[in-house]
Amino acid sequence: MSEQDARRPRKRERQDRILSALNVNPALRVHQLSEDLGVSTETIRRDLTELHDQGRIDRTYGGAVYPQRFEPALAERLLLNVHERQAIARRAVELVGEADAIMVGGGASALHFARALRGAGHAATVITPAFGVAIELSENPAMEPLMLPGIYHGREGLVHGPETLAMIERYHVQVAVIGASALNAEGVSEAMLSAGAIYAAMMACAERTLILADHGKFGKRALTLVGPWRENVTLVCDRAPDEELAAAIVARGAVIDVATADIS
Amino acid sequence: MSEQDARRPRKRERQDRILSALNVNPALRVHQLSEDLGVSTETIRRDLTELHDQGRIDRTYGGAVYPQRFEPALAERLLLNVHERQAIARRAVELVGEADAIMVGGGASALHFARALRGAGHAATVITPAFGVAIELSENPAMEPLMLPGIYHGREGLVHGPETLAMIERYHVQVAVIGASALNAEGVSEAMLSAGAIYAAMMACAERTLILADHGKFGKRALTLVGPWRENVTLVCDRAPDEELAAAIVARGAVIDVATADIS
DNA sequence: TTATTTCTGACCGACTTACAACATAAAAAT
DNA sequence: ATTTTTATGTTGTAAGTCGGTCAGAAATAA
Repeated sequence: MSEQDARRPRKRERQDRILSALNVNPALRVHQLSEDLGVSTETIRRDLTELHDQGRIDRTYGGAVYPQRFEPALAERLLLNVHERQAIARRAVELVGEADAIMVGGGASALHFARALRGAGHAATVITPAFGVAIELSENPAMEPLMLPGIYHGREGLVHGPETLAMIERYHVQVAVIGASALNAEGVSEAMLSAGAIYAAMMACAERTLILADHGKFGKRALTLVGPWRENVTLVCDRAPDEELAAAIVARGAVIDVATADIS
Repeated sequence: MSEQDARRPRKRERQDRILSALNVNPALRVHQLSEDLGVSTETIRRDLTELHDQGRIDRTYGGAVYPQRFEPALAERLLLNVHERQAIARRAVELVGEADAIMVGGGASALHFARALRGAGHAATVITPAFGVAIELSENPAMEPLMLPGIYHGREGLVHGPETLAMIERYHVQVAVIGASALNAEGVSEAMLSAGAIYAAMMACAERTLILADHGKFGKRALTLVGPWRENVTLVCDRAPDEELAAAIVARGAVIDVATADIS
């Protein structure tokens, strides 16, 4: 196919220009393209069909959009329990308060937190291994997003590995904000080994830690233990855990904070 | 407005769900949303109009798309001189050859290079300060994209600052690939101060350096000098510079490599 | 050159969306 | 409880889009 394209310079260039234009305008319409490129709408339509079959664009009713290049696994998780997670994120921003040095982990809950923090206003340096967190926060000029180094893991949208851990140890922050993939009486655990190591390192160099978790995570245990319940750890959740679990958490000095959805 | 939203929980939740859904499907249609959310198409239409006025979505003919969240300045430059830059990028991949430790800078040319390298196939570790480069390369499982640390600069899509420089110095690579914003008889220069420092550090720890530049960069001088022409530096360009400039470059031991557009 | 393949433009009917006006329903304010 | 404001649904019309078919144009192959 690529050899065919090369032999049909007009068509190839037109399709290249369509793709390029999508880098500027995320959404284009057939009619507008037809005018800009000086060909009929039918030709544009056929171009879009081809590009769509090649997976290079996504179609909309009247045009085309740039395709989803972004951490699809994470994106899917982002729409689970949106309401609960937003409420948790808002509450976590309140709990962070005036802290101006924060570490934020990866995952869907942390990304929701970053979005809430972006709107919060007060200046802060935020250290994170997650691209999405850094991108969100960079849109607020008051925020200074400090990316950690490491091997980039496309599916999760974060960096990991020994470089990441080594860098974390060099810092000291007031708060670490971490999304849990599971938690039980023992403590918080994480499914991805290298991410678990990162979160453990974060907890070790933060004065206090906020664990973000919706009630779906209660009573579960994942691959690697991030850290046990202890003082200066606050579980921010959308619903109180059952009494047994709550007792175990509080007994070790941690605090449980239930976010209510309908404030503000 | 936010206080109004809070008092109208149905509306607010619906609009939140629209935004969330856009994180998964980059494009949504009015009709589909109306079914999923159980309201009329007109209500969806009005929601979309509001969200659009708030700048939180972009509209298409039959629906909405996630707004451009991505380095708009960079995205615009990406569509300048596409053909030339792709040719340069392809040639640069050839010149990199079997190197398995590479540093890649930021900017549009470097991103084109990353796209070309992604398809090249052979395994390599790629050290970069640019999110876009890491994302592209992470789609090829053979590649190991190592992100540098630093403050994330949203407009340019890269990290910078002292952490970045300190990390670069710890490495030694076979090739550094850098997109120039200007070059003259003196050497390569860069408009963004902190990026210039990063590129200089990269050159210092690489056995050889490829400078990617289309002919629009010739004979210009930008804010900060990245490095002078010297041995083990290759200028990869789409067109040979004029004789005076070419002579100055070669006299200092650098090599000029002109990429031809119409191979493959 | 001629034959063949591919691309492009024009037209049409069927379908989808947009927009405005009005009526109803729900919530907030008094 | 009432009034007022805001939100939502319905309808009808105008406008836009889709997909097919066909014929002419352009590029490729022979």
